[in-house]
Amino acid sequence: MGATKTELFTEQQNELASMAKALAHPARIAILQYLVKKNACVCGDIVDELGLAQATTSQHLKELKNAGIIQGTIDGPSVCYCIDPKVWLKYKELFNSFFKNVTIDNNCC
Amino acid sequence: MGATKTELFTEQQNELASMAKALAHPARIAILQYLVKKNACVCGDIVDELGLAQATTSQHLKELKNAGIIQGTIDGPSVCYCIDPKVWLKYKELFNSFFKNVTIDNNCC
DNA sequence: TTATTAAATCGCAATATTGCGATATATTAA
DNA sequence: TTAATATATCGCAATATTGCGATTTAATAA
Repeated sequence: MGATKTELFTEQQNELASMAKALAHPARIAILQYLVKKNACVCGDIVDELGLAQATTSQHLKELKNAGIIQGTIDGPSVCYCIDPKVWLKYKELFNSFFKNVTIDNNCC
Repeated sequence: MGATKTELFTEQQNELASMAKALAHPARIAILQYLVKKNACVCGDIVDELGLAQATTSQHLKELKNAGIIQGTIDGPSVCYCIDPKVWLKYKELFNSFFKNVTIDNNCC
């Protein structure tokens, strides 16, 4: 007990949930918004930007990398992070189609 | 330590993260998809639908209710759940505007 | 009233997440 | 080589989530 029972759900449901999980922390939202705002690779000032400890920031960056939504490229002594536009688009489309089909005439109890 | 440092982030970032958290479990995705598919209030068969224990299902329903995205109305001995279309729309719009501004010509390192 | 049914809550155990200091790793500069 | 800089990883503590059996709560049925 304690671990999610992924075998009960469809692959699509698990994928959407895991994408949501990647976004489920304000630090990760902030990192993504920062990268989008810069619209370029960002080398090395994300720690200062966030206000969390370096180790914690690195942890969040790792989660975003695992989710595929950002890429980290080694550039000399530092690492450059940027949005992966292809994965970003996939997120966008999956969330979009998830939220699409609700009509407002939902006559509730 | 261990708790999210919400005070470091904007209200908008915390809100989006908390919305993502509500979606960050396949059981909750499954519940929402089920309610959307039925396009009506669903009284009492969500536990059978999911495959999780009654207590666990109730817990997930509670989280979705706390997030505001579903409503539960008492109907005799059972409870009827349905999407709150207004909150659903809000989710849709916030995620939409979050994912909007990424151009593909993101020339990465 | 008593039994039945449906859902919520309690209490617990297992696991996951968040955060950080300390340390390790890797690259550049001197 | 040695020092400096940037990032990753380790190890730990605190907190949160997931899941479930057992119990409680609330409404209907008999």
